Amino acid sequence: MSAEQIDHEARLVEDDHHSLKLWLRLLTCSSLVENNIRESLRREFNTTLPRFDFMAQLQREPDGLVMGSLSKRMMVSGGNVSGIATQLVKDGLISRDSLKNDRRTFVVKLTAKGLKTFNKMAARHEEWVIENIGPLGNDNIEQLAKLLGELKRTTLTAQSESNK
Amino acid sequence: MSAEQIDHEARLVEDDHHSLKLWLRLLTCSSLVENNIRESLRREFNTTLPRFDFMAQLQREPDGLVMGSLSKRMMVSGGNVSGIATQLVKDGLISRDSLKNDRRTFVVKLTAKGLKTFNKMAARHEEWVIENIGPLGNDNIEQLAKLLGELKRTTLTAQSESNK
DNA sequence: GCAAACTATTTTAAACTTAAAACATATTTT
DNA sequence: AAAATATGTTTTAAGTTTAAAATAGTTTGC
Repeated sequence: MSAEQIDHEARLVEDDHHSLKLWLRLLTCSSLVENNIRESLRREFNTTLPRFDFMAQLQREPDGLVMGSLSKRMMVSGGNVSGIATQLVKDGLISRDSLKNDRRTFVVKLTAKGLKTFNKMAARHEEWVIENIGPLGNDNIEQLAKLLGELKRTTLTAQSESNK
Repeated sequence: MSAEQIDHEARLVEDDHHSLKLWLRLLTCSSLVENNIRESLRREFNTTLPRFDFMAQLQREPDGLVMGSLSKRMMVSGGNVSGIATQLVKDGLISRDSLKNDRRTFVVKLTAKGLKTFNKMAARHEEWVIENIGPLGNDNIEQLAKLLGELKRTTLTAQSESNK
């Protein structure tokens, strides 16, 4: 049992399709990096990836975002975003205010404390990512980013076709 | 001397940025496909991706696997695997027996019913994957698989370095 | 032999996630 | 203007996931 494979690709058999192989490898790579980052966030900042993600979205939008946009950007359910928001408000890291014109919608925004906290985490986060991905080399990174850009585009297209 | 110094530093920062960008794109792509597959599994077979994953690992190993191996292969916690196993046993899709020589360890194995069920799901699964990834084109798929193979290798190396 | 250390797994408690229902507010229709 | 419909968000209930503690069994060092 010594040379045992330890990831999603382990299930491959010889006649598997190239698409399937790519999908399993994609899943392996993102799981590897994601598990690393998740563990580091917990260890150093006692927080979680979803919470970090949430704050990262807001950091790019100084005017804040409405809950629906956040849900779409993070590709998770509205209820999920709602729950994370409640925690972050309790910790004083974000504000959540209803709009004047439409009292159904809420805008969430980083507080000063939230921004300060996020900046500290983001600096470490980038270091972790570079540890994981940097060794691949710049040429490979550029090429991978380009190809994944294509994949994203075609997947989104396929998705909207099937929802017609 | 100053110009050269600044150049190197600027280059470094730029490279770092690329790592981060690639990571976010990787996460986007796998989330897109993963959400599609997850939703399809629920809709057509009323099951989940982890349960499918679990059975997929067993399908390749007619002699079964011990819980620890499964946890490593699926890159999830042991407790998680344990919970999934309990469900699958209840549904009669796998067996779970303790070993003669070491009564701590359990071997899980697909039952006949489990294998039959899995084969049906796997066929559809491959169709969904091809819908999502196939449109990228064979050349791109090959190239992506190769680059992700590199990424996997370097990430695993970085990981084992940091665990020394 | 036997206690200490180790290993494999399960259980537990807390956090996360989702779909669906509920709620609150806006907009459109009649 | 009332009713119907649509929209944005939260709540709920059920299931998933994790780290850590607990349990059970095995191996090691004296």
